[in-house]
Amino acid sequence: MNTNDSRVSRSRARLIEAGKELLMKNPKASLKEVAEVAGVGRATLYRHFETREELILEIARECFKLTSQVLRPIYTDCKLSAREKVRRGLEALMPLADSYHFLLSLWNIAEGDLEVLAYYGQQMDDLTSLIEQAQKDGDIRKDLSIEWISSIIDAQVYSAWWLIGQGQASVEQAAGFAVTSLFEGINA
Amino acid sequence: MNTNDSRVSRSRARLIEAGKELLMKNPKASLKEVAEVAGVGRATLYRHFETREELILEIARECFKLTSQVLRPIYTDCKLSAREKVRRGLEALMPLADSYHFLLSLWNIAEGDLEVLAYYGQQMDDLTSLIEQAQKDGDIRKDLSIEWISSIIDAQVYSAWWLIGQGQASVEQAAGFAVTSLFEGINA
DNA sequence: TTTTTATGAGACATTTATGTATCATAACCG
DNA sequence: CGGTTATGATACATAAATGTCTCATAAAAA
Repeated sequence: MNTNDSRVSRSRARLIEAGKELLMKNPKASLKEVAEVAGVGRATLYRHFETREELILEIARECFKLTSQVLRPIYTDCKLSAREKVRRGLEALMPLADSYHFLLSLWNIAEGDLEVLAYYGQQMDDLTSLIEQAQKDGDIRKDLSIEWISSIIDAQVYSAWWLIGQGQASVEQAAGFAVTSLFEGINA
Repeated sequence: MNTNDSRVSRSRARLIEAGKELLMKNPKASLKEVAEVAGVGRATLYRHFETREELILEIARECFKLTSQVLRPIYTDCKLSAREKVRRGLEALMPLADSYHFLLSLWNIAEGDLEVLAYYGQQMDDLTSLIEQAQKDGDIRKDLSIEWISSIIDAQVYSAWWLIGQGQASVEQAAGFAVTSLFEGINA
C-alpha cells in the first residue's frame, strides 16, 4: 500500500477518527461498527490494521503525536515561566481532550506497546521537569508531590472533557475553569 | 436461591469483588475470567446474574450503595459547615476509589439502568446543594460553575485512585493531597 | 488515456463469549 | 443427622467477532 495514494491516507484518517470516537465510548465496539462509522469496508480496515489491537495502538500513537505536537513548542519556549507553560499547555490540550480521553480509557491495552510507552515517558518527563522547575522557582507549592500534581493536571483535562461532553461548558470556558481551579483552588 | 444461605452470599460477594476488579481494568474481560478470579464455577455466575449486563449493573448498584453509605451521614450532619462536608466526603471516598473508578469506567453501560441512574441523580443532587450552600456561605468561590466544581471533585478521587494504584501514595497521603489541591490549588 | 492499485462486497473458516441444561457432590440448615 | 439446595463440572447450542481470501470495480497515478 502506497502512503502517497490519497485513497490510502483518506481511509486511514477516517478509520482512526471513527475508532477513536467509538472505542473511547465503548471499548467493546466491534471492528465492523468502526468500519461502518468510518464509511469504509470492513476488509479495508484489515488492510490498514492487521488486528484489533494494532488499530488501537495506532490510534494511541496518533493521539500522542497530536498532544506532543501541541505541547512541545510550549514546554520548550524559554521565555515562559513554568506556571505560564502549565497554563498554556492546559488550554492547548482542551481541543484534544477526546484524544486524551481515548488514551485514558484504553490505557490497559496501549500501555503494552513500547512505542506508546516511549511517548508517554517523554510527556511525563517533560511535565515532571516543568513542575520541578516551578516548585524551585516558588511558583508551585512544594508540599504536594510531583506525581500528584501531574496527576491532577491530567484530571483537569478529563474534567473538562466530561463537562464539554455534557454540553455544560464551551471549550474556552472549560479551559478557564481548569486553570483557575488548578492554581487557585475552589476556596473563596 | 435463598439469600440467607451462607454459600449464596459468599458466592455473590466474591463474584462482585472479582467483577469489579477485572472489568474495571479490562471492560472486555469475559465472564469465564470473572468466575475464575472469584474462585467460583462459571455456571454459578449465571445462577446469580442472568446476563453480563446484569452483573455489571449489580456491581454498579453495589458501588453506589457503598458511596451512599459513606457520604450520607456526612452530608446530613447539621453541625458541619458545607466546606467541611466536602472535605470529609472527599476523605471518606478515598478508600472507595476503586468503586468510584468502576462506575466511571463502565458508565456507558451503567447509565442505561434506572436504578443506577436514580442513585447517581441523588448523589449529584446532594453534592450540588452542598456546593450551592458553600458558595452562598462564601466558603467556595462563585466564579466557577457548580457543574465544574462537582466535576473536579470527582477528578480528585480519580487522581487519587490512579496514584494509589501506581503505588506512589498511600490512601491517607492521597486524601491529604486531594483536599489541599482542591481547596487551595497548586499556587505557592 | 492507460495502467496500477486500493477499495467494497461477499463468502468462508475459526475462535470465543454467551447462555442453557443436566447431574453428581458437597455444603449448609433445621 | 437427614433433607434440602447451591455448587462444580461438563456438554451443548447459538451468536458474534476475528481474520483471510477473492474478484469485479472505481479511482488514483503515470
